[in-house]
Amino acid sequence: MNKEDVCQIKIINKKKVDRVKKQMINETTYQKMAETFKATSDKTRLKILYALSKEELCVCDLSAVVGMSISLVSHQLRVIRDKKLVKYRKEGKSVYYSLDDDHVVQLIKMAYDHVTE
Amino acid sequence: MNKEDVCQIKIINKKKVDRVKKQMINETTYQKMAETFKATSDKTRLKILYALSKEELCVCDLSAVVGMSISLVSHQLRVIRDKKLVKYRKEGKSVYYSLDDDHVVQLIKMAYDHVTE
DNA sequence: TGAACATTTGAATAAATGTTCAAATAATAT
DNA sequence: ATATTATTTGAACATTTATTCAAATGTTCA
Repeated sequence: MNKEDVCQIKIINKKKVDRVKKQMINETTYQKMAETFKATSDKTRLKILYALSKEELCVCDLSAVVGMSISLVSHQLRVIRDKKLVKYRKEGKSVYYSLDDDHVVQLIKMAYDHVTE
Repeated sequence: MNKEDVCQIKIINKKKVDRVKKQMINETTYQKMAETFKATSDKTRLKILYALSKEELCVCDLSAVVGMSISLVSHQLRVIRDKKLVKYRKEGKSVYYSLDDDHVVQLIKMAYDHVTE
């Protein structure tokens, strides 16, 4: 009985495994990438992001565009704000949100292409 | 009391709302896009996708590369397989997985850029 | 045929998530 | 100050999700 058996992992092509293993990046980077995708992986948030890709909007107008409650929109804005997908500015009583950078636009476009081809 | 009050949605800039609303795409497209992102929004699956972006791998070698049980890898492969992110071919007792198309590589690269800048 | 191996599947559980409602801030105007 | 409006926050709930373990397919080879 060897190590592989103990941890229940068997290897067919050790050379290949080592080669790919060497190219893997660090744990926290996967985690952060996963969190970025998580922020875009909900229908409500995607709608919000899509709307903001067209124009800067305040929370209540945004909620009118996507047809969902202000509370829900605000909650979801927080999620995408935390992941640096949107930025905001305050103007009087209103808060105006917009996409943070071009990455987000491209991400959305890529997913769109993937599902509509 | 008007319609806006009843459905609890208030509008500040009606023109803007209508303009953006007109540009929104259909419901099912958001849903599908969200599902694509969902498939990439987990650390385990991202690791799998990243490994496969380097080389085609069978399930047990893949599980060795990412350091997780074969059962878990198989469960997660199913998720990304259903979303057409990976394809596979059978060879003897083994099943070899690889990325389905270039979209996936680009998606991963984009998320990587977003978190490492 | 039966044994050994690679992968998939199903059930069970714990943890995470989306949504709603009500209450709390924050900013403006009367 | 008080009232009104815009947004955020917190608690509660139902639903979804990731992971584990054990069992079930398939496939090859003796």
